[in-house]
Amino acid sequence: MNDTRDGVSAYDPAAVESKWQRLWEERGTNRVDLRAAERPYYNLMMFPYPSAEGLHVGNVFAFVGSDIHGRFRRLQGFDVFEPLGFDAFGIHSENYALKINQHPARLIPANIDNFRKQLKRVGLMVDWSHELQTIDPRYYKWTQWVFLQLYKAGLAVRRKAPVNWCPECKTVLANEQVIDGNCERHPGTRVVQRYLEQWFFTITKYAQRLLDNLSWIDWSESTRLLQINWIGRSEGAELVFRTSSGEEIRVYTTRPDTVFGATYLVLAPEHPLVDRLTAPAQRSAVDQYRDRVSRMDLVSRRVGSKEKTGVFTGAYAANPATGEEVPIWIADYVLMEYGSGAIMGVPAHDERDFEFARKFGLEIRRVVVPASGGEGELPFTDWDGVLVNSGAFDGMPCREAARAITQWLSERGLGSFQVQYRLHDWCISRQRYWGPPIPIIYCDHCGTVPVPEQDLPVELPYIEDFRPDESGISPLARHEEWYRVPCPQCGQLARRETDVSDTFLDSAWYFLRYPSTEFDDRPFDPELTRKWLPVDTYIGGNEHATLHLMYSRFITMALHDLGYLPFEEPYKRFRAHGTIVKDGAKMSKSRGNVVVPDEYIAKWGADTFRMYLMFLGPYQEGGDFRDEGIAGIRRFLDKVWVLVKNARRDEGEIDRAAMRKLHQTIRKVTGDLEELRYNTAIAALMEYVNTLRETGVTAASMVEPLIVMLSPFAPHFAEECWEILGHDRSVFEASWPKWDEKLAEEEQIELVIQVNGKVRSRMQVARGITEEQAVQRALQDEAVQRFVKGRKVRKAIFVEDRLVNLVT
RNA sequence: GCCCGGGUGGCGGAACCGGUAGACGCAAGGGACUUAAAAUCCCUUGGGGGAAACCCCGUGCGGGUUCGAAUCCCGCCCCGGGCACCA
Repeated sequence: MNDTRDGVSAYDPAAVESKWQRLWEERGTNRVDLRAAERPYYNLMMFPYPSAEGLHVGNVFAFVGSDIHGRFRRLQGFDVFEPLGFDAFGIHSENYALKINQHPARLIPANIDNFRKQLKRVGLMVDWSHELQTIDPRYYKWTQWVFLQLYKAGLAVRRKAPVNWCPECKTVLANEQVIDGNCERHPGTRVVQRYLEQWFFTITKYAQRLLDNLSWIDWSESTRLLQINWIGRSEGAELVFRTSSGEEIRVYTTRPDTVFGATYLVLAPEHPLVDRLTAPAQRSAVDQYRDRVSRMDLVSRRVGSKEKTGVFTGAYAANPATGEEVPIWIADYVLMEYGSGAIMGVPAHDERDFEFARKFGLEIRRVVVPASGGEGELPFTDWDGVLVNSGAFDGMPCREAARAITQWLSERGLGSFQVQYRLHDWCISRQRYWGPPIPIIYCDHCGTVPVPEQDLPVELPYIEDFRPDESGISPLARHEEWYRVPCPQCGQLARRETDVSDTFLDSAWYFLRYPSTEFDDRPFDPELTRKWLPVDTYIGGNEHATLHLMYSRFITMALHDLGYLPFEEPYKRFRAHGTIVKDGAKMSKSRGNVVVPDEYIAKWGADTFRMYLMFLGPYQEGGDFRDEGIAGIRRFLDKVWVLVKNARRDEGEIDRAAMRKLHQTIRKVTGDLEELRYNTAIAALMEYVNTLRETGVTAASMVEPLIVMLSPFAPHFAEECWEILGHDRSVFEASWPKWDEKLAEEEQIELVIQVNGKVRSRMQVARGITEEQAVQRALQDEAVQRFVKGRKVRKAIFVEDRLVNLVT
């Protein structure tokens, strides 16, 4: 039963895998000497958040794809550093701990241990001696250090900002925790908007650089586009509308060409000028409206396509182009965070303004007609138009007019060219417990004082009751002996900042730490950093395209500018992997279609599981997980096993076709691995195995390259095969096979013969046949003659070694 | 609404720059081995017509460019993802 038909002992994944995992550990196969390495290659995968549910197939898919890349590079002769760690702070961990009534300080380490155990079973080439955990004070000491560097550089600022507040949880929620205006944990509870003092990193100062560098970094196109859209650069003008009382209202517009059609202004309800502008008669209506808006949560306020609301302030300002007085309104469709928090209403040429003007009976004045002639229905928002009712600018195309009008107004001090970004500053404050405390002390005498670097880390105290309470202040504030602290400057009693920082800060610099995990006196060793960074290849999901990847680019740029890093982009090459679905649907607990990796690894072995995941679709697109398919991979490995067991050293003459296939396979697999096309690489290996079986080739020299090429996918299996083939060192110390272009060449090729573009025949010809010969032979072909019949061949198209097309 | 990605056999998916559509695998059917089954091995497998040689049709839909289109262009439909009152 344990024997195959060929009489060799069967492949037993469990035995092979535990054996090699043990040996790798004993021999330190996956460890790299970071100082001595000659060809450093930093292969990074996005570190996991260790949830209580354990490792997910999505994680395994991502890690295996990255691991294959690392192993491939190693076989190509690089010293590959492949570290892994755990991203274990944050609101998800904390909420889960609350839910099951456990303390995160006990729960999370247990989850990490479980995760590590699961990860080790997958057989990754991870150097575990450099593991890091974001919850480790040895790590977050340096997260706090990063904060202090940004603070000193003026990139960390404190200001009031609106946040989502759940009255039931008595705490702040992230935008994604607000579902239809309600708290995700309390479906019946409306979330409200509150203003709180928050710490921000001013990432917007780097917006243009973050955008510019995207033009040259080697990243997945999909990820680059997500970042470009997220940064959201737009070009336009800031125009000034003056009130008779002399107030200046600045509005940002991308369409300065339509300023002659601006018949009203709208300010955000929170706009600082509203108080001063509002006329006595409108005071109560304005106050009421502002009050109503402030009670809404941030998310539902931003949900579009709802009915427009707003009130008139009773004030007027002069349109800078026409000089006419236009009414000033406030409305919640104008956002304080974008532009100047005020807009000019051009109802004839803007969808939203049109809707607003119609509802409130404001004047709609056309100033653009379509360039193609005719009137065009209002609102007409195309750029492809010509100005009318615009004084001296009548007849000018929109693009040109936008420049000319801005220029004209700027000469009169009423406007300027302006660039805007959608990107907003990064709020890093969390009124929560489970995170690194922000290292700031508030002193009544000295003001805001950064914690001196030698006092780091500011340890997160163990608090049994970390629940938010009635006070609505971070739980850390209740811990008196921690909260009350002498001021580092004057020594008098002061207070600690009680907010902790966002988890995205933990992960914004972790790749800098891996090579330097052994040091407690520096965040990252300069010499090791110069040698190993930036990261050579980073692989992860596009769900982190805008936040994590943007933040880590920003932190890297900031640290570069402060002189800590010799580079400003953290990841030389980034590739986004796809997602695994099951039965065409995303895996989720509610659908009950979650695939738990452990069961499959137990049943089929890690190698078969790894390979199956890589085979089910293109790595960068993802694929559909089906139970039936996995057997095919196991059958394939069994076939390879038999080839290895039957391999012979006394080789003799080797079949020409098999040799050709070998070289074609090496060429194909090498190219596919460079581009992470794992599914087609596996298919090529299968074809090669089929060829060896069909030709009956048993030469060890024909099997060995197969094992090397297979080893990134099925590392334990390959090690075992390599040993059976008589090697006493790891297959990962072998080198990647090379192909000989001449041996890969087919000498006989099949030439397709078409008549009028339809395939009518094929013929075996020598490679490199000339056009003349090919046409000559094609004309003699019986099938061709039938289709050409009496007609004259007007023209022949010849594609070398591919086809001849006869046109009649 | 805007910006991406995708739509190919019964299924997952191949097909480089416009040049043999369906590689590889799964499933299914038939056969060999077996007392029998499993495993393994061999064969068949896009649809239609035909005894066969062969022929016709076929890559979401409708047009177009081209000797030739899954691939390029125009207009739609559907699925997945991102952004979304961003002025």
